[in-house]
Formats: sequence, structure tokens, C-alpha cells
Amino acid sequence: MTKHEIAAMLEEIGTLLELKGENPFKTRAYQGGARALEAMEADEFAARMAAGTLGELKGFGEALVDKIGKLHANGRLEFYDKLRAQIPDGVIALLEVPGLGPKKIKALREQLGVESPEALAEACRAGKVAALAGFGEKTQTKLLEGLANRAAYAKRHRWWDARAVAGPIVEALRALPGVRRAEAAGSLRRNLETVGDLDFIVAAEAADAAAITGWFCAQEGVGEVTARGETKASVRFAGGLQADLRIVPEAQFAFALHHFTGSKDHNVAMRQRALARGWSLSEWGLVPDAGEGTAKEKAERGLSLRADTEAELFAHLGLAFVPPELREGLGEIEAAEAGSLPPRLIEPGDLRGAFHNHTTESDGKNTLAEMASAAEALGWDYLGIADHSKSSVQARGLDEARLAAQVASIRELNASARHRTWLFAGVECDILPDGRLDYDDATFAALGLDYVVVSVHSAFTQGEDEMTRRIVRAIEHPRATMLGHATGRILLRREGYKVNLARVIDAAIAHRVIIELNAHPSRLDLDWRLWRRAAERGLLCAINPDAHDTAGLIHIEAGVRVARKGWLASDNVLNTRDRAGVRRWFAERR
DNA sequence: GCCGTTTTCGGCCCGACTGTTTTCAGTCG
Repeated sequence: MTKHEIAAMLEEIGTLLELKGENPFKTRAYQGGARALEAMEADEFAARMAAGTLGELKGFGEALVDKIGKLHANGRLEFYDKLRAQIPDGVIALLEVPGLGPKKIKALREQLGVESPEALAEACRAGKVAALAGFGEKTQTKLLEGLANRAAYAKRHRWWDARAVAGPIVEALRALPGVRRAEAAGSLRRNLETVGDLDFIVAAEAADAAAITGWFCAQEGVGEVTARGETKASVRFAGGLQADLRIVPEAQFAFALHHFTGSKDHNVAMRQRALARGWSLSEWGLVPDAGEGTAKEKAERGLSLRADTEAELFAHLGLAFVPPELREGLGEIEAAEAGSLPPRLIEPGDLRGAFHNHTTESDGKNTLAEMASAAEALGWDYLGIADHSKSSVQARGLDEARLAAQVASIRELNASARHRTWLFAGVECDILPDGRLDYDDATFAALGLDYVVVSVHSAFTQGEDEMTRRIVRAIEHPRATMLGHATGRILLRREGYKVNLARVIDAAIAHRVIIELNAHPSRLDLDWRLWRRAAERGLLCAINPDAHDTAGLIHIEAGVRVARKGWLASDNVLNTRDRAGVRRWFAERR
């Protein structure tokens, strides 16, 4: 069984144990193991399994190591099979209904025999649920609503789309009377590729809180107010996206912002660190652990350390500032303690151009000249054109003659000096199912391209070994400059093709081939989880918008956001170099 | 199930809100 499959199984075991009403900390141990495996590179996992050193890692105790070992070797686990047999699929689906957790599900199963969303809906309609102890009329109504909208409520949203919703809300909050500070927190602020809900943190006096929550609950697009208290309100927009608002005194803003930015794993680690130093950390502040009262009460008595910024909060715990993007509980606290965080992560302004862009010659919507003008308007030093190759018939891929003509047009446009933006001539060349490229060597030699992006656009269903050999063969081709969208995933729509990325990354490093970070909001591929270690080992990145029209060029920002999440600095990314630097790099490759 | 400058058992991050209760359990983040 692969690392990915084992992680999925651990995650499922966690869910099943939760439904059985097991100790929540046991549940968390399985989920923690699953996350740690997901974040581990396949080659490290293989090495640790071979050497028997998985147990050296934090979070992997005797029991997990034993179970992972069995899954790795046999692909089966009796413990799981027995557990799985006790819980029907429908019961797992019940967890997706808002307001239902393990305890309530247990009561529904035992007292009403409800073991699926359908059975629950029926029981609600018959009025049986409201009669149960701990349930009531309101719960029954909420459950019916939740059941009806289950799909929409469980949906995640692309980071790009979530930001488009959140931006105007933050601006509007800042403009309200009494609002001192306002920020969006949560996974949006951490630049996670998909976002489940929006979190807004506002600093204001208690006297102004009611008016602020009032505006929030009444704003345009709100379909339902799901909670409304003195300091917190939750709404659901018509499309199903949920948004939470928290209002805190200004002195607590930095603590609340940190808390609601998360991630959960990061917060747990931070709180444990605080406790080890005699402090208790919460959204209310950093207060002495000793003494009577809750953290909130202590904070209100003025016992909290002062922090006007998150940087001061980290400093109180002996840590360098951890940028929000890195707060995933994946070693950032250790690095902040050791002073080994990247001194400066890449920023959008560092980019001077991009290489993977299309025109009307293939499936783009704007001409070469229009794309050049748009890049110039963005202040780009250069723009690379990489239209599809001939095998991508559906995208009107270019045959040898059309590509030669496009290269000539690009050279002419450069010579005309009409644009301050220089155009590089490339191609997005299909990797054929057997790993050959879509043009022969003589064609490449005759075309005089500046670079070649190689990408998979066909035969997605190949097995992992075949796909890996295919992509590695393409990387080994002397004309290959960079690998496009390494897994072909479409976020929230389709999984990437099966491929051993550890071997692809090894090959790219060995052959000095770049791997693209495709910045299209639906791709963000290669995944940020793999970049930190790959870059440490010498892999060079290029952040490309894969623009199919002039408006698509700005998607490059999404790529920079997840590149930061992958701990990348501008040195790790080719398109932070100036035109001469890029040209030099291309020349050395040839 | 994990873990140990409160070590091999007994803890495990912390708080808000709702709906159901009449002091709190459950859910959520």
C-alpha cells in the first residue's frame, strides 16, 4: 500500500473511532499520523519503512508504527476490517450534517436505529428526533435543513474565489464606526489552496460590537444567520460559503488573529510550548497558567503579556515571527526556535515575468500582441509564450510549420521594440503516452526555441509506474526546460494522475529541469507540501499563470501565495531573475 | 494512542454559542 493510501486509511480509522465514541485523543493520534504521512515525501517514507525508523518521528508510537507496517507490507489490517464492519457508510455520512457529532449520532443509532442521512430525514419528518432527550424541535428543524443542503455546506472553495468574497468584507468592516482593526484569518490567510469558510477578526470596543455584528449579519448575500452572540456571529451566504466574525478588544487583537489564523495543529503546538513555560495561550492572551480563573478572566484582569503584533506574541515564546502561510504544524515552530526559517519568503513583486502562457494560436483567447500588451501593463520584463503542441488537437495544437511561424512572429515583435516586455519563444509540448515528446529532434533544432515546457495532456489513466517512467523520460530529453502541471490535478474536481513525484523530482534535479508551480487557481500544481524539501535539494521552480487570456496573467499571484506556503524564497524561482539572467539560464541549459 | 526539565501513568489546548437544560452537554473551530 502506498503512503497516500495508508494516510487515507489512518484518517478513516480516526473517523470510525470518533463515531464509536472512543477517547478523542486516540482519534487525534490517528489523524495526526495521517497528516504527518501526507506531508512526508514518498522517498523518506520508503527509507524509514526499510530502516524501521518511522517510530523516531513525533506522533508515531508503537501502535501506529505496527499498523502502518502491516498496511505497507500486506495492504490489509485486521483492526481496520473489524472496525469498518461495525459502522455502515451512512453513519459516516451523518458526520457531514452540521450540528451532528459522535454523541448525537450515537443517540440516533441506539434509540431510533438511524444509520443514514435518508433515515435521519425520515425520522425528523416523523417528529421522532425532537422527542429524544437532548434533542428538541429546533434541533430537528436544523437537521432537516442541514440534510437538504449537505452538499453545498460541505463544499470547499478555491482560495482565489474565497479571497474575492473576503476582500470587500474586510474593507467594509474597516469602514464601520468603532472598528480599529479588521483582518481575514483562517485558511484564507494561510493561503491554503482551498478554503472551507471565512473568518474575520475585528478589534472594537464592546459598546460598538452589536452594530458591527448587525452589519455583518445583514450584509448583501447572507442567506442565513447561523449564530449570533455578543462577540461572535456566523452567517451562511447563498452559495453555501460560511463566514464567522469575532470581535475582540484591541489589546487582544494580535492573540485573536493568531488564534483564528490557525492551523489547529500549529495552535496546539504553540499552546503546549506556552504551557511548558508556565503560560496559557488562547485568543484572549498569554496569561500565567497558575492561579484561579479562566484565561479569559485572567486576560480581563490585565494579567496577559502585551502583544500589539503577532511578532511580539511569537517573541514572548522565544520564537521568530512565523508567516501565516507556514503555520501548518509541519516544523515551523522548531525552525522559528532554531532561527532557520527562510529570512524572506517570495513576494508577488519579485516576479519579472512568466513562461507558460497561451494565445489564439492554440486555445487562448487573446492574440500574441494582446498578451504582450497585457504583460507590459503589468510591468513585466518578459513574457514566455508556450502554446500547445500538435497532439493536443482539442486545443488546436501547433504543428511544426505553425510553430515556426509563431516563433518568427515573436522574433519580429521583439525586433519592432513595440513593447517594453520581451517575448520568449517556447512551446507547451505534449509528453506522449510513451514519454516521447511531440516534435522530433530535427524540428527542435530547426525551431530555435528559447525553452520547452513538457506536459501530460492525454492517457491520464496510466498506472503509477507507467506514468512515472513516461514523465521521467520526458524530463531526460535534452530539450526539456520545465515540467508543466506535474500531476494534472484540478482542485475540487479531479485528482491528479498517479505518479511517483519523488522520482520525478529526483529526475528534475539530476537533469537540471525546472518544475513549474502552475498558478492557475484550480491547479496550484506542484503541491506546496512538496516544495520545501524539493527546493532544499536543489529543485528550481518557475511560477506560471498558464494564462489563456490577458486576464489570466494575474493568477500568477495565487502561485506566489502557495509558493510562500512551500517555504520558497525568490532564489528558488527562475522568474524572479531579470531578462538577462533568464536568457543566461536558458543558454546554459542548451 | 502518544508522551515525559511536573517521566511510564495520567494527563492530553481553549473558548463561544446553541439548545436543551435549570447548570450543562455537545458541537465547532
